[in-house]
Amino acid sequence: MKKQPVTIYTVAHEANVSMATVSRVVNGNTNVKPETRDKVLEVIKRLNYRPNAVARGLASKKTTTVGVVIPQITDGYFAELAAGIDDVAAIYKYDMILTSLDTVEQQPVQVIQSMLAKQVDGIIFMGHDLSDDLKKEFDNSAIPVLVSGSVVDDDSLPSVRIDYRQATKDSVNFLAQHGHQKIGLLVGYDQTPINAQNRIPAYQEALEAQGLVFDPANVFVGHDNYQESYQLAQQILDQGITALFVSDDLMAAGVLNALTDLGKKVPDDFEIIAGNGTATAQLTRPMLTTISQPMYDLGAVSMRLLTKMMTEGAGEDEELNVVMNHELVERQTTRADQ
Amino acid sequence: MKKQPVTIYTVAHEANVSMATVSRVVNGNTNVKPETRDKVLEVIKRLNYRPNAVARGLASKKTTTVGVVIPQITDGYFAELAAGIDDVAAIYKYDMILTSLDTVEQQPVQVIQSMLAKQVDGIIFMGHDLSDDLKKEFDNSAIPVLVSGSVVDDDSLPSVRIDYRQATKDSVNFLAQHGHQKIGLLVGYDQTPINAQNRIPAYQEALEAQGLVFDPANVFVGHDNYQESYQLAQQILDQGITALFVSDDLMAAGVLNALTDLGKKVPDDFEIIAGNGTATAQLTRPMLTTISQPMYDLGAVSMRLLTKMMTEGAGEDEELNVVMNHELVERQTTRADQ
DNA sequence: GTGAAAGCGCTAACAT
DNA sequence: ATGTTAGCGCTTTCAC
Repeated sequence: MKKQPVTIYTVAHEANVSMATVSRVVNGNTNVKPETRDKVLEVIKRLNYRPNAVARGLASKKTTTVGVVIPQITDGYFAELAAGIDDVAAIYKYDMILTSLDTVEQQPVQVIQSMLAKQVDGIIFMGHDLSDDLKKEFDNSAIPVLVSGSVVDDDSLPSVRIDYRQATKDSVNFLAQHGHQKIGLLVGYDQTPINAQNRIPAYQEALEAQGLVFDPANVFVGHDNYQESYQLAQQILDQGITALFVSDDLMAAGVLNALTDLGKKVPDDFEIIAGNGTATAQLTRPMLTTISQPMYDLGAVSMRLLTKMMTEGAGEDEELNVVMNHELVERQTTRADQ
Repeated sequence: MKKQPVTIYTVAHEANVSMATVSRVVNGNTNVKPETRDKVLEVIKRLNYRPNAVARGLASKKTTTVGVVIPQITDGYFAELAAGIDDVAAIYKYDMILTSLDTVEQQPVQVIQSMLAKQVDGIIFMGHDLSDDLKKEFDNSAIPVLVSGSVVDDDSLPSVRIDYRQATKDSVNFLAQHGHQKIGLLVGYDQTPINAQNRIPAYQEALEAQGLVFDPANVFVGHDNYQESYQLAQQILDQGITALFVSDDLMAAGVLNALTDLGKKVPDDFEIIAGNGTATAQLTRPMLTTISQPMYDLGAVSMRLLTKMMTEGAGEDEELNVVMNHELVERQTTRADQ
């Protein structure tokens, strides 16, 4: 079925109206006589006309497409966020160009430049690190950008997230209450703002508030990797640590399984709290006690906010930082009694 | 920093050449005198010119964007496929519009129509079901479409996948070898082609080849859902089943954990083989024995093949069905000895 | 309420 | 090797 494309002109011609009128009915403009509208609609249906979004984008300077940057598409935490974004995007008729940061071939800057070249109407950045190059790209672009599910260095960018400092403190306090003297911290990377400026300082503060000593040697880095975290378990044990807060569920599963394989009893010998509350937390045995984040909602709210910024051109300078609630969900890697 | 956009015309003017020449250097056309090229390049850099991909798309009728349809973005199996797709797409400078099928708001047909409206150059469909409406959309479109990580009803669409029938037989045979009389099957949905026409018939054939009886009551449906599969465990037990092949790792984890919670010993009392081999398989205790699929590669090959179809306009009628190898990886939900 | 016409920023013949 | 000139399919004033 070879088809020479049916354009707005074809429809206009067939319906004996002008392109402008067709455009009006397609875009729901009210200034069209009902009879005319019906006639046009009929022709559109008969010819199976579909507006070309590219042409529309060029003419209107809006693409109804948003760029979504994700650290890793297979990461359960960000996948949940993306699900929220995708759902809300669908509601508002936006499509999303999704790109992962961990591709071999592309630098983050290229990823963004490509999105910008495609004239996306906005960008949701899920990522832990914002290089100066990237920041410059964002600044130079006229479109809204927001950070979702993380925090980046400066607060120039609006964000939707939980309070990572408080979540860390809640966890450490909970563990300290159980009498642990050496409480460890396992994060993905220790230089990213979410950790360097939030979780690690909060960990230290909480420790000290509890009268415990902060020792940098008790902070471990697992690169958000299951295997690596699994390997780390022995070291953590060697350090004399008996309780651990882990920023990510997958890493937590790694040390939990390693501990079990090493003959340790969790939570009797060792307690663990994981920081995300993804589906993974319920897969392990024992199930992971977690700080549970409203991941889907974080994504949904992000996209909702972005649509607002895109349509109302809001936000240039008004600081938009939505901080959602987290909660500590006790499962089986912490002791029930105090 | 308000900016009136710098276009190809701005550059041409500033460099004292024509738009055509600028276009040539931007597109790497060799027919440009080196000095001219350098001059243009200098201006491009100085003005920070970035080609507008939308305008380019309209003029060239190529968007270097592909549509990727995924059943659920949080599904580990498809996420792995998507990772492969994304990586290869980056290599070939394609962006991907990713849409999940499980959004509340959108019908599959709308998802596709939106992609088509955006003039994607090709579509990778990861999904188990192809309605007639969808098929019609694909047929009417001039772009290549391929199915990845699944099979759909008719074979009109090229696909990249493993041999699901053989994988099922391998699993059933393995289990039968261990002397089980009642081997069950747990799939996501029993009406999708991948199950209705592949796994279920293969299950039956393998059973009968082993002299065992096929009983439809031993085929369970878990909707690719962990909780639902967890609940199903008791029923499966009640059926007198002692070994199970599960199409998806997450569902397998569900029955495995339920069985453990019910006091059953896996693999001593019950054996399980899961069908995907995602990261989840190694998270559970005991770890899941799986049919392992080269998920990343399936995605990568899909995208590679699609680029070929997009550039060479290949594939209209030549049947392209890439079938990759799977293997049975023994972990801990099956017995080591025979 | 409807039409005419001028772009949107670029590519792609076709000239030269 | 470079410039000219049409479009690509649509939106959007501005008239009528």
